Amino acid sequence: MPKKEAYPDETLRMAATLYYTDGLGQAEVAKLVRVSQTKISRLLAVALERGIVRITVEEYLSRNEKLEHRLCSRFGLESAAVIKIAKNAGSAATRHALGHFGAPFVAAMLPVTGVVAVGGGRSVAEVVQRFRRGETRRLTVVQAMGSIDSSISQVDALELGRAIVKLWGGEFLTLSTPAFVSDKKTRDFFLASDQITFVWQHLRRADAALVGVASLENSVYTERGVLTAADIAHLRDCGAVGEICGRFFDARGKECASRWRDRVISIELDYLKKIPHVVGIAAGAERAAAVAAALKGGMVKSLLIDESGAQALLAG
Amino acid sequence: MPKKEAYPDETLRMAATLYYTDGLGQAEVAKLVRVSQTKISRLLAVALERGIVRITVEEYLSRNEKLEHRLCSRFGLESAAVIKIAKNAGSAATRHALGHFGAPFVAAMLPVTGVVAVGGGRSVAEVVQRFRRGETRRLTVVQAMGSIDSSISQVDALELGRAIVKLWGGEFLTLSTPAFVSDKKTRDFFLASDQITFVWQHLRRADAALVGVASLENSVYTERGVLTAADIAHLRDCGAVGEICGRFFDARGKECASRWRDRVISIELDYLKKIPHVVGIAAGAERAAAVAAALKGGMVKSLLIDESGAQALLAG
DNA sequence: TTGTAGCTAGAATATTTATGCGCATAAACG
DNA sequence: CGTTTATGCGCATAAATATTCTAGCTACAA
Repeated sequence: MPKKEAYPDETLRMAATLYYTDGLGQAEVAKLVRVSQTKISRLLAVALERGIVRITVEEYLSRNEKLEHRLCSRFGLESAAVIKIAKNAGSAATRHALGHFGAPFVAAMLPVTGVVAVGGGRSVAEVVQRFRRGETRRLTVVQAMGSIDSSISQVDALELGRAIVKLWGGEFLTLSTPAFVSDKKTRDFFLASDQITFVWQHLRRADAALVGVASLENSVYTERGVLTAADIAHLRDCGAVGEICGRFFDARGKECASRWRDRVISIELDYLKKIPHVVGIAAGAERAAAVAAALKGGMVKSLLIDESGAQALLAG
Repeated sequence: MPKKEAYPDETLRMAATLYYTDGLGQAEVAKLVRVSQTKISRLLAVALERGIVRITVEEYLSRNEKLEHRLCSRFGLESAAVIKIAKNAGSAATRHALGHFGAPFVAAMLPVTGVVAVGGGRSVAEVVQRFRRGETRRLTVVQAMGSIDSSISQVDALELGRAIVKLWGGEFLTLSTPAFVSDKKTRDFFLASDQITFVWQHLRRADAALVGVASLENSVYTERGVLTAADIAHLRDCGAVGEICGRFFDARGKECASRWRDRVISIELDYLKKIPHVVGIAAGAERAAAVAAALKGGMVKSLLIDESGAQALLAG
């Protein structure tokens, strides 16, 4: 059944010419075309679709490929994306831009089918929120760490995994636990539960992982008040320079024997090291040491980072 | 001295890509570029100017060249512009569109230097209002007819001449009389004045003229109440089928001996016939007979007309 | 004919974009 | 250098554009 062509190309050309070439407003165009302004708005959209109007933009290269190559060869990375960020961007703005421009890279790094472990964090959230609906994937997304505090937010792994599955299809395995519990006993109690055992099995054989790499100072835990200044000091005493999924590691990339180690419910760093494709996300130069350690420890195999972060990493 | 480049092309490319390609709003782009929405708006304008963004529209042919050729050969016209008009356009809308699309044609027909006689009328006004500032011309614009009634409006030759000179430069000679006076005596009194004698001399040696061609029914005189239904009937009895500059003519293009003939202050049709380039403007099929007569009489040498008018003219 | 589903148009309204304005900083001038 | 004159920024707000919503229309079936 031939769909009726709503408006002839000639009308579209007329409206588009009056609007774009002659520079009239839609209301003026409407008078000449003898329809409402509403319709002109829709007509112009159709003209764009049909290719009667073409808008081309000189390509903007959001990634610094030179730095990417240097990172890959220096640290033996599988792949890297170094995103250019506006000079005066603060840390929230950096994450925002990193998410926007980095999302396609990360989406390409994740498999179309298989098991994917997903951690939480602000940068990770910015990326995940910008994934686009592409071909449907057959993923088993697994929550790689518990929720940061009792009020679930957009940056929790729980929400991020849910979002991925909603967009790309597949199955989502949840932990339903906090990230940190009061003591080892409680942690072991959780770990012994059927649900968590089940999830843990999947984490161990994950094909890929998506995690944020944080420094001690500027992490979501301090922001949310889960960790105090004293806690940070303690961790630093233990040699910690960075954190992934609530687990703290030293400059060599080894997990620190801090008092938090037995209270966290998240993928173990040793598991993470065995996952073939681990995409780490880090925003900001102040994370360079943490990223360096994570790379040394082999926790991260691909990296999404901002330009100043990459520079600091190469300089350090 | 090289003018400082306000923003680097890279920033412009970034903003333009985010806006046009990625489809973000200016407010969202602003967050990523780290400037205000205001600035994004201005940046995008610059990007368009610099050619970083290019918008191309398939050409719209506003003129029906086939009908133009037929008109020229059939009536021996110097040139013709036949403007396509939206189907459901009323007479005001037709004039409006005729003016928009016809203005470039008329502007091209008028000389860059020399004497130009200008009549009044709604269609003429629509055209003149859309003249664009091009190279400066050295015109002597001459008001070819008096003002239609006491309250000068945008369609009076007085205003139109003024507008042309303001836009293109040159000198404007005004009549400062009404189009119609109460009797022959008054008319002769006006004609004897120095100012009018002066203007008349210029009209006689005009290089070009721009006039509207009207029918009896639908003219600005009836609209403004200068002519009553009875007047129209009288004129028709005298054989009038059309009007130019307040002068009525019959189907052969000869001025009618109506009781208005001696009361009008405007260029005589016999003068008009001697002007080398006379551009006539007519909107609407109901004017076809008037236009045909004007062409037969040789008052009009070039024609701007709408499509349905042209069709009626060729059919008649 | 009359009812009804699916569209389409335009009026009302929400959202987005452009612009006038004053302030702050930078360039030009004395 | 101090003063004056420009330039550029973003806020507030006006203007323009997109979207929502409702009514009317067409086509088709009963």
